[in-house]
Amino acid sequence: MMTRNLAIDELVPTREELQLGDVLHALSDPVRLQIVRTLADADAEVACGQFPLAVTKATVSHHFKVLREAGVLFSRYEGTRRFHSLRRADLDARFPDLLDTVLRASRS
Amino acid sequence: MMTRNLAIDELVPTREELQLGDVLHALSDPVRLQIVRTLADADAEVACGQFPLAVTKATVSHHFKVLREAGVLFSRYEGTRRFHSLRRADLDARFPDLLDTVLRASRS
DNA sequence: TCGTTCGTTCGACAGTCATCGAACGTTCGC
DNA sequence: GCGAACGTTCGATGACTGTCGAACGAACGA
Repeated sequence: MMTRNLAIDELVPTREELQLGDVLHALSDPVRLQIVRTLADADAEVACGQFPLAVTKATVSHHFKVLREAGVLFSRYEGTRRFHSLRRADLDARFPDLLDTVLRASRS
Repeated sequence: MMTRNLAIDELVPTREELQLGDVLHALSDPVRLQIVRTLADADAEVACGQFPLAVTKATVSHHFKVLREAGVLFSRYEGTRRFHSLRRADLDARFPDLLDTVLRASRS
C-alpha cells in the first residue's frame, strides 16, 4: 500500500555532487564496467535480469547500488522489476567525454 | 656495491598488459590523482619530494607503487632520489584520450 | 668517516570491498 | 489467495586498502 521505502539510506548525488573519484572507482570493477557497457549498448533502460553476469543476484544488487551512489546510473521500479539507465547527461555535463572514453577503452 | 635489487616483486605491466580496471582504480584515489596531475603539469620527471601531499612518505611510496603496478607511471633512480614520469605513450596507445579526459575532469 | 637526505619496506591497524546464501517484501499471473 | 518471479537486505567471510611510525639501505656532502 505504501510506496516503496527501500533505498532510504541511499545517497544519490545530484549532477553537481558527482565526484570523479567515486565515478572512477565505480567503473574500475569488471562486473560494474560490464553493466555500464551493456547499458550503453542498449541505449535504453534495462532490467537487472537482462545482464549476463557471473555473480549472484545479491552481488548484482550490490553493484547496482554502488553505481547509483556514484551517480553513474539511475534505477526505477516497474512492478517487480527494476529498470536502469545511464545518467549520460549528468556525467557528460560534469566530466565531458569521460564515459565515452572509458567505454571505448573497455572494448579494445 | 650491488645494483639495487629493490622492487623485485613489482610487476610492471608492458603496454599490451595494461588493464583498464587497474588504471581506473589507480586514478580513483585522491592522492594518486593529485600525483598524476602534478606529473602531467610538469610534463617531465619529478622526484617524490616535489609532491605537496598531506600524507607520510611511507604512504606516498605506497601510492607510487600502485601507480607503477597499474602502468600509469615509470620510476627511475638517480642517486638518492627517484624520478617519476607518466607513461603517456603507452596509456594513449592502449586507451586513447583516457588520461587527458580524466585530467581535464579532475580540474573542474 | 659521519651524519643527513631520500625513499623503501615492515608490521600493524582500522576500514572498505566483493562475494555468497538465506530470509524477506513486492508484484504479478493463475 | 497462492505461488512464482524479481530484487533488496542481512550477516558473514576473506581479501584488499590507505594510513602510520619505525627501521632500514643507499647515496651524497662536509
